[in-house]
Order: sequence, then C-alpha cells, then structure tokens
Amino acid sequence: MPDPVRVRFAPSPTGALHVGGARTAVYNWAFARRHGGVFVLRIDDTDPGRSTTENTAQILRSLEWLGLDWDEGPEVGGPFGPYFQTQRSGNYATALERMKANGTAYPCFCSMEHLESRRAVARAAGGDPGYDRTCRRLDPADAAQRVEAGEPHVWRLAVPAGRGDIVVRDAVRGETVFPAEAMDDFILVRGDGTPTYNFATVVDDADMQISHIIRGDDHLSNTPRQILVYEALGRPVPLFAHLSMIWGADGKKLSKRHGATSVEAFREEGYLPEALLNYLALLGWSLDGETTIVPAEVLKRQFSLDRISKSPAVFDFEKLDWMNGVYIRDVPPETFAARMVPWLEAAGLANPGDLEARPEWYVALAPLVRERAKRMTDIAPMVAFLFTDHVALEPSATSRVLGREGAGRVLAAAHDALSSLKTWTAATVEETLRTLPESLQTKAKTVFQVARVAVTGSMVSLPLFESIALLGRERTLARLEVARSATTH
RNA sequence: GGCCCGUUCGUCUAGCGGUUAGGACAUCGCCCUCUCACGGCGAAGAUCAUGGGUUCGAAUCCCGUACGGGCUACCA
Repeated sequence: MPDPVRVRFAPSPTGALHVGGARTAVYNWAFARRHGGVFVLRIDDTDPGRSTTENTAQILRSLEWLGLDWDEGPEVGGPFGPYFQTQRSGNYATALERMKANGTAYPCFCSMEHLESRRAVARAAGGDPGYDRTCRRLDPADAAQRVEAGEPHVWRLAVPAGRGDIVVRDAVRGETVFPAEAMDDFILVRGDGTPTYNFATVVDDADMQISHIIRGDDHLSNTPRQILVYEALGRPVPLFAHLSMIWGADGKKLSKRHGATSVEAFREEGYLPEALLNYLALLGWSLDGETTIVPAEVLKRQFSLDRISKSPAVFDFEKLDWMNGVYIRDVPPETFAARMVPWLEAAGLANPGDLEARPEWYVALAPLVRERAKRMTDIAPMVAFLFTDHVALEPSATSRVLGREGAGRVLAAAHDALSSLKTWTAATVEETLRTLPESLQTKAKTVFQVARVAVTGSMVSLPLFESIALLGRERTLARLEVARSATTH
C-alpha cells in the first residue's frame, strides 16, 4: 500500500443513509482500519434544495449505530476541515484560480438555452451531444474582459488537445481505458459561482489527500473527467475501487419498493447493527468463499479490495434474517437482557426500571427468546404471556387441545401437583409434570401440550417448564384453573 | 446514438488453464426434542449468458453477440 491510506465516505444529505451508501461506508472504514489508515467523513451538501441538517444528523447516527467510527469529519474535526462542502468554497476558488493560471480552465458565455437546443439537435441527428467548445476558441484577452465586465459565464475544463487515452486504475475492475476524445469540456464552476460535483469532489479529495477512492459504480464513467481535473491541478491521481450496485430481488436498483432500505429502517425492524454490518460487508465482498460470519473485528483485520466482486448483488432479506439470528444468539444473556428490554417497553410490556428490579428474571428469559428470534421485533409477541394476568387463549388452540378428551383431568392433575411444589424452578416444575403422564395414563406430549395452551394461550411457545418457572406459581395455577373450567371434557 | 461496466446453483459467493465446479441462505428429507426454535446429518439445485477462437486442455485468456446497468446535466 502506498504511504498513508486515507479514504473517505462522502454522502450527500439529501435523504437517509441507504444500505448502498452504508456498504460503501463499511468498505471504506474497513479498508482504513485494515491498513492503519484514516477514515474521513465528508458531507457533500452542495445541493441546497435537497440537503438538510436533519438528514446529516441522521446519517451520522446511522453510521455510529453501525459502529463505523470516523477519524476526521463532522463532530470530530481534523486537520483538513471543514468537512462540509458548503463551507469549502474558498478551496474551489483557489483551485479554479490555479486552473485559470495554467490555462486548463476557460470561461464560457453560452446560455443554457443555447446549449440545450444545440444538444437536442445533435442528439436527434445522432451526433455528439457534448459541448462544441465555441468559447474555447475565443480570444483570451477578449474573454477576460467580458468576465471583468460581469457578463454571465461558467468555467469549463479545457480537455488537453492530443491527450491520449485516459486509464482508470481500479482495484476492482483493473485498468479501464477511456478515449479522451469522448470527453467534452465539462463545467467546473456554475454561473452562480458554485462548483459542480466533478470539480468539487476532486478539489476536496486532493486537498484532503485521499489515497483511495472507494465508491459506487455509477461514478466510474465520471472518473476520467475527474482524472483530468487532478492533472489540471497538478495533483496525484488516487487509486479507485468502484463497487457495483445493490439490487432488489427483481434485478432493479434497490428502492423503497423492496422494503427497508435505510439503515434507520433496519434498526427499527429489529436488526442488530453487527449483523447488518456483516451482511453488508459480504454483499459484494468475500473473505474466502467459505466464511459467512465476519464480525467487525475480523473485517478490520482482513478486508481487502481485491476480493470485491464485480457484479451487482441482489439484497437477500432472508439471508439477513438468518444472519441476524446468528448474531442474536451470540449475545451473552446479561447483555441480551439489556438489549431486549427497550423492545419490550416499545411493545408496552415492560416499563422503565423493570430490568433493574429483577435482573435475574430477565437474564433467565434471555436464552429462551434468543434462540428463537430472528429480529428483536420477534421478541414481544413471544413473551407477551409473561406480562399479563390473564392470557388470551387462542381459539384454535382451545378447540384443538383443550377440547380434547381428558384435557380437564390433565389440568386438574397439573394444578394439584404444582400447587404442592415447594421450590418453584424449571427443574422442579419439569420433575413434577413428568410424573403426570403415568398416573393419568396418557402420553407425555399430551400433558405438556395441554399445559402449554393453558399457560401460554398458544400451541407454540417458549419451553413449557421454563415458561412456568418465569410466570410464577400464582399466575400459573390461576391459568390452569381457568383453562380447566373452559374445558369440555 | 457514443463511451464504459457487468453476466458461476432461486440468492450471496469460491474459483484466478487441468476440481466429481466448493461453501452459505432459502427449499426438501431425516435426527434431536414438551411445541416452536436452535443444532446435527443428508438431498435436490449451475449445459459457468451465448457464439466463435487460442490451447493437449477454458468457468478461467482473446473477439463478437444478447441481455442488464452506468455516464454522456450549470444533479450528486
């Protein structure tokens, strides 16, 4: 690797952080960490109409939530600030001055209307719609005078005559060659004095001494133009890595139609940041083709640009769900208890302070839900029966299980046996209930299923004995009694 | 229109001249088991987009074609 690795993620705050952008951020971050480099966060807020401070704040939150810490940028500052493009206009002006001085930029007085109509004509005729360089042929002194006089103008890049092919060195695609003739003299600075994207981004990347540019595929075609700017500025051209797009299941660019797309939405839907990070990392990159669980720590040590795949990847929500389950199961019970409570509060089950009031109860519950939840939002429905005095018996469970021959006897016997239990734990509850099948002359499964419906209200639940232990003696006995009276046999 | 990029099981991918084309998710069986889930074992699933080359030998290298995508803006 060339000297100091400095990479940047430069979102434009025109919306929330999208998973595509998040993946780009992950790769930049991982690459910086892997090489002991610097991860810069820059806000490309040059679109005044659509950029908002709310969006910026949310993007920062999403990045933090994912665990992507930046070394330079908003909130932390750094030696190359400010890190908002709208605050760097001086840099663009300086860069433009340099280009004016060395003749790589020239003023253009063509009106937008004129350009548009010319473009339309050229396109209709099947010709080149690029700028025809009318103003490049103006006498320099003349042009300077018109600028001085205040005539409306933009500044264009003068593509060097006779410039050979422009080759983009890309870590993902190898060397891509663009014929220089295909480049027109694009605009650097608009009529209102603001820089265009291709100009601002290069000035910033050069000023911030960015060594590697890892970004979306959609910028590949713009890269030769940007290389021309680097050259005009006399700055070294960084190495590139262009990432292919993320698609929805229909092969179209991922959008809201496909479900959650913002990092914020994934958070709300119960995904763990470590799982989303892992999933995103693997969407277009692989460690070795075998390993699927790649936590941040491994990513920081093993990420490499040469294992990024070239083709677009379809976002697979089912695989994310599986991976989220893997990470959920990996959280230690104590930690899991703390992480699950906010979701219970949101569902109206737990209240602030509950965890502190009986931590051991929540820690005992944690392993039970942990291995059954794919998302944190799965938890509340699973445990709701533990947070109410009167459980609602599901009609189908009632008719199929409690309506069964002998159900009443089972419930009565269970009530009997449990009411005399001295120590109320999952182990003692199990021991007690396991004696029933024999004395009742029924199968163990039948006994447990009847008890399950009575206690949890459902045919599918957390493990019975543990559930009863967590529910407590009073509520359990009450439910067995209620269910027995609802029994027809 | 021009210029670029991409194409291996349904999906994410491994592969970088010689493999029975490997793994993961999803699917389907079986096992474990108080239900569900977890876990274990196994099955099915890819004429490597396609047509030509190069080579003793091609998923791997070259060219064309098809399909998809990007750029070609005083958007980013």
